[in-house]
Amino acid sequence: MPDSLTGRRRSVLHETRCQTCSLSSLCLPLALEVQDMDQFDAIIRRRAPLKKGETLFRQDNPFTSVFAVRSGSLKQVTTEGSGEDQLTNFYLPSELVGLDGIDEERYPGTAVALETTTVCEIPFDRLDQLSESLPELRGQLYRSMSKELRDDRRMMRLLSRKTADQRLASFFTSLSDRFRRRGYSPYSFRLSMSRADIGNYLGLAVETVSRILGRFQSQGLVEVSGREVHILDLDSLIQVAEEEGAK
Amino acid sequence: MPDSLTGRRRSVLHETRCQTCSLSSLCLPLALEVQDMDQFDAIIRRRAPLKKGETLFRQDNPFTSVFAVRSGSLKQVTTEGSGEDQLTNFYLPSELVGLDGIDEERYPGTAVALETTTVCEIPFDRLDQLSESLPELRGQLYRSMSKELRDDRRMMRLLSRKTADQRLASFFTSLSDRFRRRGYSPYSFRLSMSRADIGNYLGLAVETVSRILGRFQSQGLVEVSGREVHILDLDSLIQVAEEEGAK
DNA sequence: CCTTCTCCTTGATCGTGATCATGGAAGGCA
DNA sequence: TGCCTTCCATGATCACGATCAAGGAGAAGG
Repeated sequence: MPDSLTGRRRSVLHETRCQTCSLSSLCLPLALEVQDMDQFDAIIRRRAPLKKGETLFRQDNPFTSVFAVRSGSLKQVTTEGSGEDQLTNFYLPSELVGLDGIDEERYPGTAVALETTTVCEIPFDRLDQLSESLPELRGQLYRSMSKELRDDRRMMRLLSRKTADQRLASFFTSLSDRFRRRGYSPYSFRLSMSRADIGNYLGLAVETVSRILGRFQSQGLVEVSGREVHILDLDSLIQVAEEEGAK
Repeated sequence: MPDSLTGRRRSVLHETRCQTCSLSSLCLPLALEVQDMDQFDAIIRRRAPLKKGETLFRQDNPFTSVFAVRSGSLKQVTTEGSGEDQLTNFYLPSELVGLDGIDEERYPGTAVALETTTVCEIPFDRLDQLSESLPELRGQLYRSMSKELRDDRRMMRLLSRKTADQRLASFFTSLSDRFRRRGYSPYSFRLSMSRADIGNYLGLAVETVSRILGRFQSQGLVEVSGREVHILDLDSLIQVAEEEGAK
């Protein structure tokens, strides 16, 4: 195979071939045939890992690419007018960042790494072209966007109807679920975001986040130490997250 | 032309040809060449107009099509668990309904007509196929979804950071803007939704909606009589919608 | 090491908007 | 026409969570 050198060179920097990526079953190449994956692979750009606090792109930067998170995590923050920032989303491995920039050809928020984070950069014009000949890829892209729409609607429900307790419980059960899907423990994980980030995302004051975490702990639902989280009673947590207005 | 009969038959029911639709410059066929528009036209299905209160699709129905609103308006309502309904969106002419169902192949909410409403049904598998050969159409579809993502993020900001006054003001300025873009008066329009719908959408109690509308009226910002709205001072309304936490 | 931030926790008070309660207006239907 | 239902407005009270205030814990950097 004449591409062994290419393969080797890539590996030296860091592995970016989709075939060997443990996330390929969750990420865009999902459902691609091997030869299709090669094509897809070819348009992906490597990126130096981001350190904590570094930005992947800034609000209003021209939109060029979407990014798949390989490891680590990011938050997306939007500043509107002279108001405060609004944290609109957290992104975990295999998730796509930047899809909301297609329309206006600018990123509608700033993406900041919450820890050391690596991403695959996917130039959107190339992706669009490739999606012409690969129906599976196109479908996957539609699905990714559709899923994000659905998640947003769920978030709206959370913000407009749920109490602070329900919001926190939802946040933890959702995180737990996302970790499980990625093959990590759904019961023990480390938060990469601060209390302030969580509060901002959930529409709560930092103090409220702290207090409720304390309460959850004293109720035996979770064990929290700094950013280290152990979920002790996932079922009850789910129940809290979904409980009726009938409190 | 052998298709004159088809053309005529269509017109008898109601005009559904994109070429003559006044919304084509806002809708999916935007930026399509005439001959491409014909292809697009061919996959669209006619639909009998919906009467007020009738549903276009129900939550958890299998996803088959997206719908472009031609006239009238719809709301999308999601029922989760045994909790209350959440109104996730209003749809006006030229907007696409159902895009959030692609991912799970089920509609994530029920779409209900707020008044007599006509829609163009666009079977998604056909749309996807066609988007393969029509890059402009594909781009338009990506943009539509991306725009909806952006709008959702704006809504999250509204729900998590804005006061009741700001929410109502935002709601009216946004409606005003959407009417203007569609060639209607941005200052005088009729609300197709009830106060309860508005409250549900904005995360407010009906009473709060009523009270604030009354206040806006006494402040000379708007004149409201039932569902008839006249915006008297759009600038101030925009200012209220955007004003700082510095109240 | 100690200093200096940033991050987190806990307490006390206050305000916005939900909730409860009621009456009136308007629209659908016999 | 009048009945009945749904929708809307307005008043009184209350609770959830924001805000203000202060102190502790942990990390970064000299």
